[in-house]
Amino acid sequence: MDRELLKGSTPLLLLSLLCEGPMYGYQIIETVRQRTGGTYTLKEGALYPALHKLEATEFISSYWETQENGRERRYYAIQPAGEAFLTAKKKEWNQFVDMVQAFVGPRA
Amino acid sequence: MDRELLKGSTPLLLLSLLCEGPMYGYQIIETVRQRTGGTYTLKEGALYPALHKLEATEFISSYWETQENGRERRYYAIQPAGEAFLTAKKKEWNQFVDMVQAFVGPRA
DNA sequence: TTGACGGCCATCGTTTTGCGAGGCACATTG
DNA sequence: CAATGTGCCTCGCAAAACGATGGCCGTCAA
Repeated sequence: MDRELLKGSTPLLLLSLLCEGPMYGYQIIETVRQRTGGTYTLKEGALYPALHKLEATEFISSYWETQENGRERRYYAIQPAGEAFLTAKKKEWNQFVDMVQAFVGPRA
Repeated sequence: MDRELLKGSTPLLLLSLLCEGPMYGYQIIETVRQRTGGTYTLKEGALYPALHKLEATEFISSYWETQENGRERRYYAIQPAGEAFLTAKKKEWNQFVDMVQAFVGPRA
């Protein structure tokens, strides 16, 4: 998968995922990897900066949770503002796909 | 339209357009602007570097043509290698859309 | 005739984003 | 005990698009 295409779609993916419930970083990576059958492996160098940025703009929030074994995990949860933003992003995404489709032609 | 989404899709657009026949820079910009109803204005700073890069890899070729009024235009035309590349890119594009769709959910 | 406008080419520096590599810490398993 | 897996993160780099800018030349109205 060409990485260039991915640019800009990460926040969309993240917000969509978090819409299903809070998740922690490692879990996000694994979930994406599994759901795409391994074709897309979200990298940590892309994930954490994106997550932190989303948090800085208050689209998501985070909190630490201690597991039974004593280890900590940082969970990220979507905020109301994030849901609103997601809605707008989805619309943008659809427009974008339509636009490209208009030039490339319908799916083969 | 969020510019970040566009990243990586420019070569795909360009190649698709040139598949319809040779075009010159200004014409490409105008065509894109008109076909998208103005929502997407391809910028020169994005177009020319992309065009030159496509030419450097021999996916397209270029030639100058003199108009009746004496002015010159630089036309770009797709090459066989470019068509092959376009086919591959299209497939990648479809995979990409499917993937995002899988997370974002089907179109509203 | 001069000046604004539009056609037409292009580059430059900045910003944004993802990537690869690396680092640190602790738990479980062999 | 060592290796592997879980789990967090940062840093420097490369690629791409952006906005600004520049230049050249016709044309058409003032």
